[in-house]
Amino acid sequence: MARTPLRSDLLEQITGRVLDGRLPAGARVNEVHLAKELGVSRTPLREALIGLADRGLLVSAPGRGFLVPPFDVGEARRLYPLLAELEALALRWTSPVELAGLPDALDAVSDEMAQALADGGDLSGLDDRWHALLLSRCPNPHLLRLIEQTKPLLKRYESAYFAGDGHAGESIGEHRRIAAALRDGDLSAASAVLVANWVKALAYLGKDGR
Amino acid sequence: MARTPLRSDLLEQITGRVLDGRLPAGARVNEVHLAKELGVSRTPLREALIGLADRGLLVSAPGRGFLVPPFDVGEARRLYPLLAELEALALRWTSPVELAGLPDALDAVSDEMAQALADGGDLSGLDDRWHALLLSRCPNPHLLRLIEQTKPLLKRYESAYFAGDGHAGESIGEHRRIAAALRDGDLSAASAVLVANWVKALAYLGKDGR
DNA sequence: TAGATAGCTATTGTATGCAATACTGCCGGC
DNA sequence: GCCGGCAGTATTGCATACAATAGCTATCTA
Repeated sequence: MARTPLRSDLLEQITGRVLDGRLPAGARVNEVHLAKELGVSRTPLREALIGLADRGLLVSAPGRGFLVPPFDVGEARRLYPLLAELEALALRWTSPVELAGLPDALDAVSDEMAQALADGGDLSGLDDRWHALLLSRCPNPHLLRLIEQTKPLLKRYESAYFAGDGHAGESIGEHRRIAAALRDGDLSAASAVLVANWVKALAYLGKDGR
Repeated sequence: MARTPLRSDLLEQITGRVLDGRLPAGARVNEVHLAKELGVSRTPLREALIGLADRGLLVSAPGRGFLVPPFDVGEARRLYPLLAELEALALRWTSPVELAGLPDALDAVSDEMAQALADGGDLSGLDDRWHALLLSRCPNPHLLRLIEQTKPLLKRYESAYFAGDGHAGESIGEHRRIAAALRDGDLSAASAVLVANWVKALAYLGKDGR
């Protein structure tokens, strides 16, 4: 049998489709069509859809299947602070000695981001890597799970509202400030900038306040 | 068709079995036997199992199905502060005017708990109601979802380690102190006691440190 | 002409069937 | 006597089949 269940792959693929809009907000998911397109049967597909509904990236309408939830700026406004608080908490719970090893690695990613910004490379993926690295030493797997569950919800708004590069320049600067604060052992400063980093993204989102 | 999907009912039923130990820690879940016992087919049962694995109440072992995770005091030690922080956050995000209406209702539940403590009634359910009421006015549904997902993980440890009444008396007192702090508009005091309430439960857990 | 309704199709929710892997018990070798 | 391999069974993971509702179209009525 497959060592990696089909539903896991499907879950990732469908997440991608929701994030990049191939499954647009408000759309119903047709299980038969999607299964045929993905070359699988409905069973593992439905398992993936249920998983996505559990995470909030889809909603289940009894008798009508699954649909992509409509955009709601209010929801975005609640998601950003939530993720900010969760990441700040993860940072608080990371031991100082573990944190000490991070700033150099973080800045290395920041360098890559700066380079990519100049070259027009993949910024979003590097931003993800930076945040993943920041949280990588947190000893509470359940908190990390909650963060991983929440991030895609937010990324959907980011993908929809700006192509992904909008505030990347400022973001790099903030990332460097966070690393610097960690170097100084100033955890509360790092958290503050981290929260500000997320909230600033929210401000961009609100500008064309759809 | 069923207006409420079978998987939802099953999810609740299986949650109950995990919490009360009818599905003991470390046990494998046999889909055929369980499906027969519950009088359903494997399909909706598996859907429920996948949902539980997403929440962490089961773990999926590829090729070997689902199993109830073993107890791990370290995990409990991480879950209690997590839930404490999440509930405190929900409290911080509840508007003062909404909070003002809560203390009386909270104390009413505390009264019921005191009565139940004397009569030997259902304490656990009332404790749940108290916490649900405390969070009921939080305007961030995603945070509430995370809390609801995390709670059963923790309840499994509570159910396993003491029959459910152990520290109920002290808990009622702390609940009243939280309500009193809310009445005074002292949110940080309320949060502090709330966190202490959860952490004290953890202390009880550690005593016979299995 | 607008609205309701009946019949038909599309789609979901559940059940069953099938193939491949994992477990169990036994036998043989060392 | 213990470990490794092997056959048979049990169990999972995926695919397909079936039943019932949701949605749509077209007709009929007021």
